[in-house]
Amino acid sequence: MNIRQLLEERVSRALAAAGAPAPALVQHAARPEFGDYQANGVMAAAKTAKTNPRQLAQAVLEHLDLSDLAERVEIAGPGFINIRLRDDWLAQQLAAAAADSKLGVRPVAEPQTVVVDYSGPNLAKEMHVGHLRSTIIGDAVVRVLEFLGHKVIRQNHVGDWGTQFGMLIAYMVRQRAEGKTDVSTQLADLEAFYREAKQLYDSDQAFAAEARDYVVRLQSGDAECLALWKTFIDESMRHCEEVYQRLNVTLTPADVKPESAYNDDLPVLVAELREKGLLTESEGAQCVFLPEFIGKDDKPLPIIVQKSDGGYLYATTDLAAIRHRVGRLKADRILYFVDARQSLHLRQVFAVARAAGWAPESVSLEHLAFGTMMGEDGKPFKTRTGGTVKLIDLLDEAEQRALRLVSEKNPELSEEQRREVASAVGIGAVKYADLSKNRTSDYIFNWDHMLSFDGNTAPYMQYAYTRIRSIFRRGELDGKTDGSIILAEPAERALGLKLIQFEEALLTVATECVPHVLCGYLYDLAGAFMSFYEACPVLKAEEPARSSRLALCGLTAATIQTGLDLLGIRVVEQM
RNA sequence: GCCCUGGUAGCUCAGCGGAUAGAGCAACCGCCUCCUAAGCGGUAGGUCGCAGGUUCAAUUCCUGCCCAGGGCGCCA
Repeated sequence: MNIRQLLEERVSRALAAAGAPAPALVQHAARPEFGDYQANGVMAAAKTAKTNPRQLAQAVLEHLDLSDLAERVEIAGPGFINIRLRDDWLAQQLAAAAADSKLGVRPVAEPQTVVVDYSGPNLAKEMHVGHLRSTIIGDAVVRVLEFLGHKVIRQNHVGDWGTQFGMLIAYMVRQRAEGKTDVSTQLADLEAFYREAKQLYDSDQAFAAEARDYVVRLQSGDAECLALWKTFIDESMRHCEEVYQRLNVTLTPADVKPESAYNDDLPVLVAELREKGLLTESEGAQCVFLPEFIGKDDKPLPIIVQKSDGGYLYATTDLAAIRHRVGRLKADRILYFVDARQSLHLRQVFAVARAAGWAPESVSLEHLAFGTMMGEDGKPFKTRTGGTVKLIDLLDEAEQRALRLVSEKNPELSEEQRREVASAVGIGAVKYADLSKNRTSDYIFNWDHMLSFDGNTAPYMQYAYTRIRSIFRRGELDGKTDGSIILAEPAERALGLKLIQFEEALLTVATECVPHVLCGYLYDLAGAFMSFYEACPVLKAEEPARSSRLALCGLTAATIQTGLDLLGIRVVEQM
């Protein structure tokens, strides 16, 4: 049920009937005394129609019959229309939601095929905190889109190709020459492996030459070299899988579409650009010049698709990916959860894809950018030793802190239960810290903020859930309720209204790719429940309030669980 | 130089054309013989970077400026 949309349609129709067709601009009421929803469109419509806004509002009311669902519709201030819903109507909607496996959320009328490009780690290194946002935010949006009935195709565009792999293979060969043949052991700490290889590359001329030789052999398809490369990639992918599982992210090996998968497309793609007359040679490189991109000194800015030495670049691969996603995967919409620093690059890639006809205007190309991870000093983030914080270390730390906390708060729980809580709470806190922010600007890495368990954090919602489960456990009830819902107390009504607004929040998340809106919704919902919990006894209440409250509890638990699941955050029965 | 972002309470952040700008943390005051106090209720805290403009209405849109971060030809 989407009340906002329903009211938007009804009020808009009334505006048209009153002779001033305009959007109703229905939104949640700014203050409780204004009701539940307010329509702001009358003032603007009156302006256009050159009439008095309050008079127009009056005319709108004459064409607006909301008596089936609203108990009060009134004009306020300069021309607002305030709407208060009927308690019995709300209760009906809640009962319907409680009986529905999707909690009353209807599938979208026009499902789309949405390709979502997210996570995309570079396999030359280990996943670090900088990969967190893309992975988590992308995954949350993916889950919401699927929940609403869209067809989602995940694309993990991992970096598995490029010059650095020559260096890594060369180093692997050296290690083997020294008798270290167990790949898993060698690559247990990928970050260290990369660092050592790089150090050798920078200091040892002979090694650097070997590395360059391996790049050439790799690109020419040398079988032995490819086998070594594959060994490395497989091991590195295993590291990623481990992180994905720990993070409770839905990406699987089947979603991996690495850069190297497009290798054969690259010459074809360049040839197509040439045929379409888009290619220009500049200083030996194959470039596309588009009028909207101007560089320094007003000179046209090239998008280089092939280097003067014949090599291809990541722009070329990204173009091949668009071509594949539109042509083969039939995408209606392609979402990129990629660092803001790549904003110009993606704008260029999108523009070339449009110009070449690979992405028609009907396909939406969206860069959902986010900022760079910074240190406390506001400079790009590094640990004391100058390295990056590995994602796996962050998750370990989170679980350790959560374990300490749960052991202190609830020592009665078994060791196994406490570990389970620590995992759900620790990982949930890390994810929520990122998901709850809409920042496109840079953000500062801070252990304490990221691992905070107080206030507007995942544990708050998880705790609300356990309180509800505890009620059902105490009452020896299975969580299923059938009683009708009665909204008598203000806290019951506030909770009920919030519950019925789940679909509104999900639609915003899906259209704008903003999981923080779902976080905000769940926080409000959990807050409404906490107030209800304090104000309204459940098990000790007289019938029919008892059954009604149990039903509200049941729907709240289901909504929190579903909402958190859409964010990739788990719930626990006790904490 | 040009182009992106961002600047809201001491700190971290919501709100982005509408009625008295909201949370969390930190501070202060209350609330556990009562379904888990990882909680609830309350107090205090703001020239929404600055200056113009558009509008019935601007934190929200436009212009200029200041500050911070990022990007701008063969790395990804």
